[in-house]
Amino acid sequence: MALNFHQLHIFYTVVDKGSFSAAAQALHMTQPAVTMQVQSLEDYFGTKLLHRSTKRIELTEAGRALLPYARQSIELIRETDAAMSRFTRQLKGRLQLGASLTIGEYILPRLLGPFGKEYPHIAISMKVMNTAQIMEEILNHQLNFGLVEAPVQHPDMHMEPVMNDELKLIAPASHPLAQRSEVTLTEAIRYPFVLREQGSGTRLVMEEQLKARQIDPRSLNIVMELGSTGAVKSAVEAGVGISFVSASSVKHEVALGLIKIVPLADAEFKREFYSIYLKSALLPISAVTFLTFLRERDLRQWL
Amino acid sequence: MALNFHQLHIFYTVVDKGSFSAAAQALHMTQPAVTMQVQSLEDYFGTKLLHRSTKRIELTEAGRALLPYARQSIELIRETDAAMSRFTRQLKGRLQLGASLTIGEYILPRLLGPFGKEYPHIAISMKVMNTAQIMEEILNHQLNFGLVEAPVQHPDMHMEPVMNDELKLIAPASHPLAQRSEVTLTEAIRYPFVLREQGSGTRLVMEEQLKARQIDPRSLNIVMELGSTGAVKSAVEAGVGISFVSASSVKHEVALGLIKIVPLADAEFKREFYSIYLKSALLPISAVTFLTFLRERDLRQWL
DNA sequence: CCTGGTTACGCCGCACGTAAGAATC
DNA sequence: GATTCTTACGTGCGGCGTAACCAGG
Repeated sequence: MALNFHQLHIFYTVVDKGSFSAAAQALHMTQPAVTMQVQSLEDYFGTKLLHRSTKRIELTEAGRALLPYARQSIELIRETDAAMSRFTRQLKGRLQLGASLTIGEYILPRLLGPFGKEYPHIAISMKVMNTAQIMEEILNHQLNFGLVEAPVQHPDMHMEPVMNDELKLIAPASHPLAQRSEVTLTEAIRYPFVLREQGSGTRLVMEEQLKARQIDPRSLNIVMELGSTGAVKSAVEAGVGISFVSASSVKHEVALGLIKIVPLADAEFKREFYSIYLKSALLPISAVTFLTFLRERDLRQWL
Repeated sequence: MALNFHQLHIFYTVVDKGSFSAAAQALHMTQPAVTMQVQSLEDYFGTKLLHRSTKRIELTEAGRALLPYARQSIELIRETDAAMSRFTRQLKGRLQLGASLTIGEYILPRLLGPFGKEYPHIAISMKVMNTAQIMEEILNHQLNFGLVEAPVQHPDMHMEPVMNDELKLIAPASHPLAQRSEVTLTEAIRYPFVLREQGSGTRLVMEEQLKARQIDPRSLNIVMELGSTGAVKSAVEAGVGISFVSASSVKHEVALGLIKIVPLADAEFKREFYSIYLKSALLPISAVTFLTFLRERDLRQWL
């Protein structure tokens, strides 16, 4: 009867994918259903939108005219969902997500707690798999989206960096290293350290880097292990030891001169992950909500 | 399941009208159905959109956030329909329109022919009524829209001038009147006239004006009656007589100096009509098509 | 014949109307 | 108690999947 977004979305996907059957696959519905919705649009407008021939489809003049409106309507829905995702506290839903090993083990568990507090009615089920498997299951619509540690490329996949920062070596202003313009890793590890606890993402990144440089993490002189970044900063400030934290988390203290960032000559402690999901499908609002959560919170506070 | 335009439209109408029941009336559906769709939206977003109290409704923060998106989506649909209306040749549908007496008798019959040629599958049924009755039936959703001769005001009604021009007295360059800076009506009607045939809108407007000034139309010295404006212009150009036509239709001949427009001191031959339709309801695409037809063609060629 | 779009048919769910209920002033 | 929104229930239409059919290379 009346124009609806669903049909415009299907029409757009058909044009985008270049065939009815490819669109059906992308939208995970059957190909006859796609035919039906496009026909229904054509009836609505009283004009053909696509020329079909067995080997390819072609837009009619009317189809060309409609295409930008279809695109706009999809865009509008996405924007609406995104804008509304900050109000979805009572949202019910089930979210299927895939995570690569490290993220699934060290990162996600710490994010799911706070997320669950805010959105108690969204059930999340997480599957830990390798990146290739995650992509496969997203393409099959078995997962809503995935979180992976390395950028991936796929024509049907949207990728967005969720966190992308670097741990910096910090020392109290009074520390011998604080005046140095550059320090090597081997030199730094001779000093006493204050670190986040075992099992934290921050600690993990650090230990991986040390291992990559043939340094046994257990050889570190760890004088204190603390459960939050804030506690670590306070301990460093008080002169207990040096540490590794996100640069952004000590901006304030650095500005006040309480803590110095000591440039490392020979090592980078990078920590990054990316969300990936299908371009063609509209994400369920619960997924949009989770993405907004990832985007807008300072995730580092929990890692 | 997924966000759809229909629900946004209903939500917007509820806010616009200030109550569920008023919205139901405007959308001509039952009030429980409105409740259901708004609730469905609230479920979708996992948040209340409206605070209900028996005497008035109030937007929540989330509702306020959603409102502009709802408005945009309605706008987008309207634009899409309007843009597509030039491709709707095969459109099937039935169009119910109301026309005031003069329009129904003299104007519309001449428009419906050409329209029917272009859109053979749109069935039009026209009801001739007075303006008040037309407005009433539009509000009741018994008519899709109306065409009336005078501007009307109603908070729920959209009004758009469809034609709004003035007939001018024209004379060949060689005519005695052609040099005059101003002429009175009584003076003008002494000269021989070339006119459109009886029953044409142009002729009607002229005769009405004459009657309003106590001049019997039959007292005119009509030397020729022709079936099209083009023929009238040619005859005037050839010196057969003087006439009344739309200023815009003789622009070309005036610029070339073949025909002169002679200002009338004491009369105006205005011809105007307006389309009116509900603001709240989305017009069926067949109605949009008809409106586009009215807007884009030079209607004067048939009147 | 094989790939890809259309037609046919049956089922399920959603949207709606009717009617009754609840809440607020 | 009147007005307005909500809940309950039954119905009908629309969207989709399955399966059979058709058209072009």
